[in-house]
Formats: sequence, C-alpha cells, structure tokens
Amino acid sequence: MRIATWNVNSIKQRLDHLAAFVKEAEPDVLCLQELKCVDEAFPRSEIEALGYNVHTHGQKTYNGVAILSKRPLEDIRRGLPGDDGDDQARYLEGVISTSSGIVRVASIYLPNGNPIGTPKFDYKLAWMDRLHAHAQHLLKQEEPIVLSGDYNVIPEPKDAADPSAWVNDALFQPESRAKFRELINLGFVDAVRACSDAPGLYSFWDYQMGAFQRNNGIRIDHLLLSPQAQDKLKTSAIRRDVRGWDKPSDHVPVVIELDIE
DNA sequence: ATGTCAGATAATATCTGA
Repeated sequence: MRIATWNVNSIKQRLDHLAAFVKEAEPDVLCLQELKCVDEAFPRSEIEALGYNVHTHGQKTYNGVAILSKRPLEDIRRGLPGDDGDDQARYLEGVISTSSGIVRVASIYLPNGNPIGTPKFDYKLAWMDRLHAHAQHLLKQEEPIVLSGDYNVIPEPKDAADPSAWVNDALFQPESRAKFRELINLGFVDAVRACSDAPGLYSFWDYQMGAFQRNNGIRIDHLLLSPQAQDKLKTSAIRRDVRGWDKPSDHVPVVIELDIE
C-alpha cells in the first residue's frame, strides 16, 4: 500500500498537478492539506474520476484537509478532539480495511504559529498538545497508524538548508521541536528518517527569493508511523521534482510504501 | 527585510496568511 501526503496550497489551483501526480505515483491513499475551499466547492467529481473515494474537511479561504483513498474510508473523524471552540479545519482521520488488515490514516495541517510571541504561536503549541493526547489514545488500539501531513515543524537543523534563518520562526522554535519529539517519543517513527539520515531532504521551498532554485528548503511534511506501521515500512521518498513543475505548490508530496496488500 | 502565491473584499488595489 502506497500512502502520500501533500500540502497543495489550494486544491482548485493544483487540480492538474494532482491528476498528474496520482497517475504517475498511483498512491492508494493521498492526504491533502491547505485545500482553501469549503466541502461544497471541492472538485469531488474530478477526483472521483481518477479512481478515489473522497473525504474532505474543508473551510473557506484557509486550511482544509482531505483523504483520497482507492478503498473506502471508515470510522471517519473530522477535527481534532480537545477544544470544542476550535473551528479550524486541520484534521481528518479514517480507517482503510484490506485483505491483510487495516491501517488508520490521518491528514494533518498543524498550525504555522507565526509570529512567535502571539496567540497564533500559543494556538500552535496547544494544538500540538491536543495531537499528542489523541495520538496517545490511538496507540492503545495497537493498530498500524500513519499520521501524515504538514506539521509546520523543522525537526532538526539538518532539516533546513539554512537553520540560522529559522531561529526566530515558529517552525523551528525549541518549544515546537520539543513537542514534535514528545509526539515521536510516544512510539512513532518519522518515516523519511527511518529510511535515511541524509541532510538535504526538503519538502518545502518558499516562493520568495528563488528559494527552490537555490535549494533553500526545509523538511516539514512528515508521516509518523505507529510501531505496527513501522513493521510494514518498505520505502519512503520525497518528490522533489514536483516543485519544478509549472505553477507548483510550495510543498511537494512525500510518499511511503507499506507492506500491506 | 522579502524579490511569491492564493483568496477575499472591494476594486482595477489592498489586505491577510503562509
């Protein structure tokens, strides 16, 4: 089973790229972030025509996440528990059943949190606490779980081409990184890092100042695997080439292969 | 600090968020 995550930065602007990517990569499951549209405006029929079941948790203008799956998605959860007053569409979860078992998949758009020292950063940290609590709950089921998405966290200095440029950014704050580590320490593994310790693996390049041309990137899109999913991990890959397509998202897809039929 | 995008509102620009 192939599972991918991709922050598309507007699904309407990226529909052609999405079609090209799925035809080429043929993911069984594709988690999307930053749809920037409400459920009613999501290009559902176009994506169903590509062979996917479509589940969305959309929002006007901002945020919005989706899970596209060749197989049906069940036990669907929209929104992260822990704050009934949070109306930002940043979390969608479901279960896919196969002949060789199940896998629980989440599509996550973790808050950016900039600028630091404002309520936006507090919201990011509180959201990470809620994700931690929910992940802890999920782990008790002892299932293969893949928490996929744009975490807006640079885990380590080697995950940035120029770490010094990010020291005042919410994505690289000690608090953000510590909470990401605490999530990992529950028992998850970062799928890309399970396959490679190499520096220079990035999933995002800013649109500004020719960041991609200068390879001034960061790695912030992650797939975290529960122990039962780790056991089935075969490969992981970052589709850097997609950033070179015409009118790209600022993020590229990250793809893993699990030994599940 | 920002040379870029995308969406919304108002308007043929300006703002917000990333």
